[in-house]
Amino acid sequence: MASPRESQAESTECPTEVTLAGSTETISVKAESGSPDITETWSGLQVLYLPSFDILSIDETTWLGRVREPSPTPTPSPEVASASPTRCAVEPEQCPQVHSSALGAPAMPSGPDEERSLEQMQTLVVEEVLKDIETACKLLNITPDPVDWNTGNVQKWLLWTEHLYKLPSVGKAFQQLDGKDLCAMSQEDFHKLSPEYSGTLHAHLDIWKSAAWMHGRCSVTERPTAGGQDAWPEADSSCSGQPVHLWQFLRELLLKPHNYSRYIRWLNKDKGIFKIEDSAQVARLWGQRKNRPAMNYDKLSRSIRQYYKKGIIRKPDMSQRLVYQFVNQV
DNA sequence: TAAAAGGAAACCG
DNA sequence: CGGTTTCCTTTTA
Repeated sequence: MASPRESQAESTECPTEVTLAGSTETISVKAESGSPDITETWSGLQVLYLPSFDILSIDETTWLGRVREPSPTPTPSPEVASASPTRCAVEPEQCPQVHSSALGAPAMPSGPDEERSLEQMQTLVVEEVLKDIETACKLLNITPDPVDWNTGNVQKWLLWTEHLYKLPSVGKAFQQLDGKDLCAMSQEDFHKLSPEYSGTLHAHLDIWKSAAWMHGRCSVTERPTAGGQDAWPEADSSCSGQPVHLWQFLRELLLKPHNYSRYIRWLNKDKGIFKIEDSAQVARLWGQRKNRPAMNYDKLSRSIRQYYKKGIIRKPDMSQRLVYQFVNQV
């Protein structure tokens, strides 16, 4: 999890990071049940490093499902999202249930921030990734979670990966390995087995692992995948209609460093210590979520301080400005 | 000068 | 009623 790539994800300017490969080569895969073309998304993933699916939180995939445009191909230019005004009506911080204002008229032009559209784009891509993993699983008849794979499954997955990334056959080197072994491998381990393609393989596996981890984390009450459909249930943490608590909201932001590490991030995740890097922005997001346009850090911090008594959040031992700590481990 | 700390009261689902 | 939100004063770094 603490891969060196993480720093990359944190370096603020994301747009470059998400640049899709110019060549959108089409890999034709026979998907039995006439399922839609999944290929171009995968080609895009070659350059899209997702060390962990922190950028993915199910609530966003849910609302995204509604707002999505007909063309499934995620277009990487930041302008695209902001170019479509209809999208501005739905913000990630807002639950989809809020249809308060007339649907057609964008009553609240709260600023189609370009970060917002970036987020939307990211979640859009991620949604595709999840779908693609699901499709791949059906195609290959393997489970989404790499840990569960036997040696045969691993080989299938490798074949699939080679296919997607146009790699030569690398399966042999991994012949003895089952899913657990594979998941335990570091980047260096990959390098030993396949010096040339360790990066791609490891990254691709990372995506699957992250997706599986996410899946496990978000769907506590698992429906046993009846009928094979809904392999990725739209479990919903925050958009359940219940009032969101500030501490939950902060944790949500912290769980999506890909989107929000510029505003708030862990200093020590194990101890639950986090730092608000941009107090104004965090307050803005909170105000947005609670529909309190006048929210600011002064008020937000007052709310945080209310948690001191309740033992939800406290000031860390070495008190620093804008640094707080969740009392019970995350 | 921004942030921290809390009291007090209003607000709201 | 609980969980803030709003406003305010004082203290601290």
